[in-house]
Amino acid sequence: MSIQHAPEDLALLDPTEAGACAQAALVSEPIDETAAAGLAQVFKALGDPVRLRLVSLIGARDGGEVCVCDLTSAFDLSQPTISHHLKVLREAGLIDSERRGTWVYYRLVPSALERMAGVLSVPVSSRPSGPG
Amino acid sequence: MSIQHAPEDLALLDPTEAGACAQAALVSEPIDETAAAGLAQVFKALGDPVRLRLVSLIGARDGGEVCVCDLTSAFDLSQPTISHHLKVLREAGLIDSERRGTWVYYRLVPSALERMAGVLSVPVSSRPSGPG
DNA sequence: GGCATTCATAGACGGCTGTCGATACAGAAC
DNA sequence: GTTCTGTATCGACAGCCGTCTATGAATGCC
Repeated sequence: MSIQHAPEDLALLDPTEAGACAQAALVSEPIDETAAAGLAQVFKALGDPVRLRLVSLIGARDGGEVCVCDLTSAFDLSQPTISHHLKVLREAGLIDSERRGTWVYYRLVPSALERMAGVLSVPVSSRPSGPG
Repeated sequence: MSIQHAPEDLALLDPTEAGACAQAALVSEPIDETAAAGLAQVFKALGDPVRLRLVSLIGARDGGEVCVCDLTSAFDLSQPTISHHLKVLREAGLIDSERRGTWVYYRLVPSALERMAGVLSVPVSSRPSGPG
């Protein structure tokens, strides 16, 4: 975030460049409460249809950046509501923003998404070999 | 689910064996409202620390199966609360259950986890090449 | 300066969610 | 059958969440 926002909390404190197929997975070993709380915040941010579409709209954009006005016009929701959802995504570390003149542009944080993808990946060793 | 539960809703209607690095990603193109609603249900299920730890406890188990009694004893929460969280995960298609005698065993649905991992994966073409 | 535009914040409100205790259901042991 | 254990469901309640309107803050233009 590069605007007037305070650092807030930021759920992803270790945005390493872990690939999408890394084995730092949820199912490798039981996670502790602290890790669960941090990951849950990000998943909760993704657990809303509007926010999911916002992430998709931003990520699918060619230049990687989308103006807030374009995002607001894509929904039948008020501008403050969209702003609220963007804040949730920003506090989860999933998106970043930059002000240029009057407009504010949002972009994805790919490492954050990939980290979550890595968390969900299931190592072959953890997959049940038979149907039962 | 193999017990007395009705089919419920089941958020993951296409549990194909998509790898964790598939490009059916959120950022490939904007998703529609229906897809967003379905994905959001699964992410919302993952958006709770207790449920995240439940998934981790189940997935990290050697045999791939965990008895409910073992899960309940791992938390400072009542048994109905754990049962409720397991139901949420089950309705999201993330876990499955089977009754054997008095006990009920829960196991992961790896294809569901991997599908969500694929949704979060970021193709190289979508990654911004430069910081500005 | 004054005004318009873009976006964020504040406060309010209804609905959803996580939790509990109480209870019902399923299976095993007697 | 009865009883005991393990699990799911029910009903209630506090707190959170998504949404709105109203307002404030930042920037640009006159």
